Amino acid sequence: MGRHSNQAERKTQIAWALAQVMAEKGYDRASINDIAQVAGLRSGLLHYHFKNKQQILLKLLELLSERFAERTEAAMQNVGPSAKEQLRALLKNYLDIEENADPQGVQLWVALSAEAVKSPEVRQVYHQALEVQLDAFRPIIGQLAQEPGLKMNTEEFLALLLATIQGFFLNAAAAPKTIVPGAAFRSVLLLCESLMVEK
Amino acid sequence: MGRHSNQAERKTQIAWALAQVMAEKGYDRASINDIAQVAGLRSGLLHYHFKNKQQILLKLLELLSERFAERTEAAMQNVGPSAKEQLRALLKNYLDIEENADPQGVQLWVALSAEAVKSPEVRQVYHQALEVQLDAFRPIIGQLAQEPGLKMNTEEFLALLLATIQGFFLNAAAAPKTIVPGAAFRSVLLLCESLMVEK
Amino acid sequence: MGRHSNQAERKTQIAWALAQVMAEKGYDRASINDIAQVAGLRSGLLHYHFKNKQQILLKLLELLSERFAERTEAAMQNVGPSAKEQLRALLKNYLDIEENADPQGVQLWVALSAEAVKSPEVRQVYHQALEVQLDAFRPIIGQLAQEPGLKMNTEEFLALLLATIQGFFLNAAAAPKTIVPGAAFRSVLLLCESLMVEK
Amino acid sequence: MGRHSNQAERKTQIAWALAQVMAEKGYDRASINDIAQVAGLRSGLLHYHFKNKQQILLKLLELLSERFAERTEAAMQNVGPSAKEQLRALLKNYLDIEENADPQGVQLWVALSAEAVKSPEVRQVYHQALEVQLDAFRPIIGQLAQEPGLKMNTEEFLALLLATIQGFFLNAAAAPKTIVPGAAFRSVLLLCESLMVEK
DNA sequence: TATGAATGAGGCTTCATTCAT
DNA sequence: CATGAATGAAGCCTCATTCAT
Repeated sequence: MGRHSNQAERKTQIAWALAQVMAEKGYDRASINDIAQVAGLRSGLLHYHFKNKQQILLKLLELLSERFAERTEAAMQNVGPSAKEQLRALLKNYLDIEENADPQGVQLWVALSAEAVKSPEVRQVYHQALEVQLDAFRPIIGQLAQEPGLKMNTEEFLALLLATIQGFFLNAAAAPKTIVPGAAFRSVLLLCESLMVEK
Repeated sequence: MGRHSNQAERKTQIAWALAQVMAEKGYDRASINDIAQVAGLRSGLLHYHFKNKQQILLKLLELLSERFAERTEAAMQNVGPSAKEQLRALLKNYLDIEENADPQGVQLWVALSAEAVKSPEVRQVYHQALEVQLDAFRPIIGQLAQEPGLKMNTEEFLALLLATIQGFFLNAAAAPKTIVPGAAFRSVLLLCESLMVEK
Repeated sequence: MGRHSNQAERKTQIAWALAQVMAEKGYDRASINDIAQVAGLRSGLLHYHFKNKQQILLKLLELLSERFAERTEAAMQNVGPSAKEQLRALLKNYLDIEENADPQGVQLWVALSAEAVKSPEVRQVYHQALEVQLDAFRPIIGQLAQEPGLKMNTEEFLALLLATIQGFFLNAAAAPKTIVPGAAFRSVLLLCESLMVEK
Repeated sequence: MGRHSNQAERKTQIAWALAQVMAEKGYDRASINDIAQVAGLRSGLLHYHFKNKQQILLKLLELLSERFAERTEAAMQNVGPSAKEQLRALLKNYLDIEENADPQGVQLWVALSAEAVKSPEVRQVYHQALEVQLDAFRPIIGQLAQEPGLKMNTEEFLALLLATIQGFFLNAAAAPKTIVPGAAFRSVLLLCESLMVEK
């Protein structure tokens, strides 16, 4: 009847600590010691819970996906059945992160993206996380696409939307001077409307 | 008397070598030794020409800006005075890099962006490089914005355009599966048209 | 649970190893590898216990101060209450190091002094170490100064005494040919007596 | 009828440049480049004039000896034949350097001494330089020693005097807080008088 | 589980010295 | 004489990972 395992919590704790350090320094410069310190643990323990540093990163991506799903669900509460309203709610959920609240979150995401470029393993999980996000948009866009006048198919539209959002994130972190506060949400919304409206 | 300087060539040579390594490994994992090897030089020499690793990165950004300006100029040769045609030519120049030719270039750019997030010094020069690119678009967009029906001002439009392009770049490198080949150019063009056309 | 710390011993061990190497080569040429080798450790470990090389030096100064205090206390055992006898004992404790026993100690001290010239941080701790030594002399000199005939005040006398001792140390290490064995102790004692005696 | 050699001037120029850098950084951290920069030359040239870095140091010691001799001679102009006055003039010439004018000179001297501890070659030349200085004192002390009442022989007195002066120099550079401005000259003078006066 | 010591590889940088021009 | 490129060794330090306790 020994102690019950705390592996799950510890792993989560460590992964979120990585998130913090990574937002500031990126993956490579986030040392095991940094992470441990932020987590309030000793560095030796991290390799007890994770085989190596990369595993922490993968766990983090997993957590981020989960959190995004939860937030999306919450954001869609109390939103009517209209596709346009749903799209609006979804975008707001996204782009508020960038504009108002969470520079750390944005920087973290860019750091993760940069890591995905380099490592196939990270890329795969990163892609899954993106798919989770696309899955939230897909039915809405699909529905809107049935209206006459949309000039591209659902997947292309999704790709454009994703690129635009990611681009705003990237620029918010890497070139903040190019960002007009509040404009990202407005612009993307306008973009969607323009593309979906028949002339 | 004395020996004539080859600093200019050497510096260029070294910076492009960094570009190659960085495209593959990112900045942190691009070791001085890697760079030297790619450049065909001994590693000690790199610190004769550059005070430290970061200076090579800054030189590289400078070179990229120059190259972009040259390419833009070339792309605008033989393009009529119509703003729409010019925009089309400019975008083609951009997005062809992403889709057809140069995965390395895209990966490099993402790596640079990630570095700009972390380092204020890099960020500043990175931003200058972006401005050079925006300067190519600004007059064209400005001209189009005078047509009735554009739903945002020039700077917001530029920010949106920049974000979208950067987003496509990022995704091409970090999440290639989300990319529909050839669609980026088509989508951005459509986006521009939709936004600028009165209903 | 866990492992018990050996930081204290290790740090001491490393600092004394620095002392050995430094006596021979000075601080700059005392490489981390040299120190590790003398300590019987792997070089990586030194940076586990010390943030950088300078911290080892500061630790060493601390140890030397402690050791001096202990030795002084031991030397003052069984010495009568007469100020002159006490002074004699104190000086003997000092200048024997120079003349008989410990060329290494003298060389080390000169190397430390040279480092104190260059580095403000070292200088500060070096000065503290000197103060510990002056504190041993101050009450004795103060007492003698009350006798009529002393031609300078306590602090000036202390400064002169310190300079003379330090100078003998320096010359013992840097210009041994100028040293007459055994004369230093005799000379300094004579100096003190002459200065304190009324004509 | 080619250009006449400038070896001699160049060597002097380089050695004095070393002096400047060394006063600030010590010998080890005085890089060839630093020296060249201070000398207003290019680094390659230094190894044309000197086989290696140590040779510059030896040249510098030579120059310092010469300069000391000149200054001594100048200081002894217009000083009467009295040994006491001569001693006073000599000491003043010395200790003014320390107290009023030339912290750089003092730091340089300490750096040289530290180097003499480590390197036999430097030690030898350093010792010669010291001898030049002792030679200035020797006849004066010798003369005074003939007066009844001096309690040590000439060589011991010289050693004591040298040590005291060197010690004041060392402390001025390494522990300036122990220095009472102006006291060094006064103290040493008093010391001499006390020792030479019969009770 | 947890701690903290230990390892070893690798990274950036400095620098005296050599050499072609 | 003079310049400046080039070399190569060495130095300090960081850090992921392993392991004894």
